[in-house]
Amino acid sequence: MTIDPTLLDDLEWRGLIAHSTDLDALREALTEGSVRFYVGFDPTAPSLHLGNLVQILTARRLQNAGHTPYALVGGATGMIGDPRDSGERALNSLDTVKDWVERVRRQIEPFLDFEGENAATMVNNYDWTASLSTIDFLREIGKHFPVNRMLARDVVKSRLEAGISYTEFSYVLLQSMDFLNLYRDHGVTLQFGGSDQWGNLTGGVELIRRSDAGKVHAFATPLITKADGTKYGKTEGGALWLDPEMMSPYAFYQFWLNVEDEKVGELLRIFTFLSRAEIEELDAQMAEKPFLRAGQKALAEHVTTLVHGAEETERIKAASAALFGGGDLMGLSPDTLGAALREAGVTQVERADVLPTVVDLLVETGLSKSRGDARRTIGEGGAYLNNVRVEDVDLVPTTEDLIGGSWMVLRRGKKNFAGVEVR
RNA sequence: GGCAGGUUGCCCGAGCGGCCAAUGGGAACGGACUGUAAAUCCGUCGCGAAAGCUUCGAAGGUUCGAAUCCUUCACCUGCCA
Repeated sequence: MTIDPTLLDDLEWRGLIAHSTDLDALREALTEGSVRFYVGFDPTAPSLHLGNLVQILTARRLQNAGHTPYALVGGATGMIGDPRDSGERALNSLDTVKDWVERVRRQIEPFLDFEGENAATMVNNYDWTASLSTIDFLREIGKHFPVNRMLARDVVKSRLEAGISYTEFSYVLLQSMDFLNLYRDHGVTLQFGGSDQWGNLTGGVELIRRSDAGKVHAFATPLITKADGTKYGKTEGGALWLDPEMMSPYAFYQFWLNVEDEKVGELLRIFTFLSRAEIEELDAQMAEKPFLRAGQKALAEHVTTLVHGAEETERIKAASAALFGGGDLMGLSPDTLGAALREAGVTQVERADVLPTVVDLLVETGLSKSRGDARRTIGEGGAYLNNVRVEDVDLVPTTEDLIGGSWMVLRRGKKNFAGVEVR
């Protein structure tokens, strides 16, 4: 396996290094040979999300450059809970955590290469944490953690007022111990994670130095935020999940396509494997003709392909073109339309003499959360049947409205589509 | 264990016996403008077509009437043991 010596420069150019231990030392290590590195994922939900994808892709970049990944799922740390500003987490049961560990593992695997000289390895910290005795833990790990230092960490400080359990307070010890174990047993000398993990990352670096006099490296990737600095999260309903069951690939694609201009360049660097030249070309196009949204299109296409595959992405692109094309929907063939709507989401309705009202259809398709909400939307002029604004709150579609004899396109607002199939 | 304070809608946070479905801010949603962008402006934001119904940690109670008063319970914070 050949080592790509430009890796670190590339990571820096992409803005992937928000914090790091001694960069020069890391650069040296990364050019000398294949570095064994690890990145951890806690099972806090049934699926990973946008933030985790940064880590997954960064791991892939390192592996592409010749380094050796250890992907860790937090079967143990997921039982404890990493402290966060919003307050104490509810503990999940062992069964739940085990289930989520499996799901998370399956989500990570396709992104790494498990063959070859620098093959990836999956590890679970439950394997070395569950059987550890309290006495060993306190003597061998705890002894290296000065409480005054732990209290000085930002997350902890911010929680002192509202309260933080000993459980979460101890989290950093477990993650640090992970690094120590991987260092000892597998020769892992680099850990990275999100910038919110910086305290945990340096915890491990320090533990290895104190207990084994070892010198290891760590860096943190930046937090992904919107242009105004707030979190991405709530787009139509919930976080940006990678699991197609939790967020449809269509919605996922739409998210990227709708990214603010100011963020496109940054996101292309972080979330795609496009080259520097290709990205700078897109930057130039964006600067010149922002309305063409070349950056958003490339971003949406590349990221969706990475996560959901090329075939699915093609279907989504075709669906988006059909739905947003602005053309007359009646002119589309039922096959094209049906395929497009299946990407956006379809609700089936029994064929009957009288079709359900638009209000009921809005609720059934999930575009509105209650009938009152649906009526309100229509009153606000935000509901469309086959791309024609619905003016009458009590409108009942007729067979005249069925495209190709069985389809209706329902829309809420500018970009929330749902299909209704009558059969 | 004692004392004090707290628990309000997605989040923060007013309200402290009737005018409260509950001020305000944020988020979210719809419209206008655009480029399926941002910013801005306007509107909406418990359920219900309405009458009305169900909400203010939980359960009881006082009252014509409670988010507001009383009792018990749960949880959180602080001070003292």
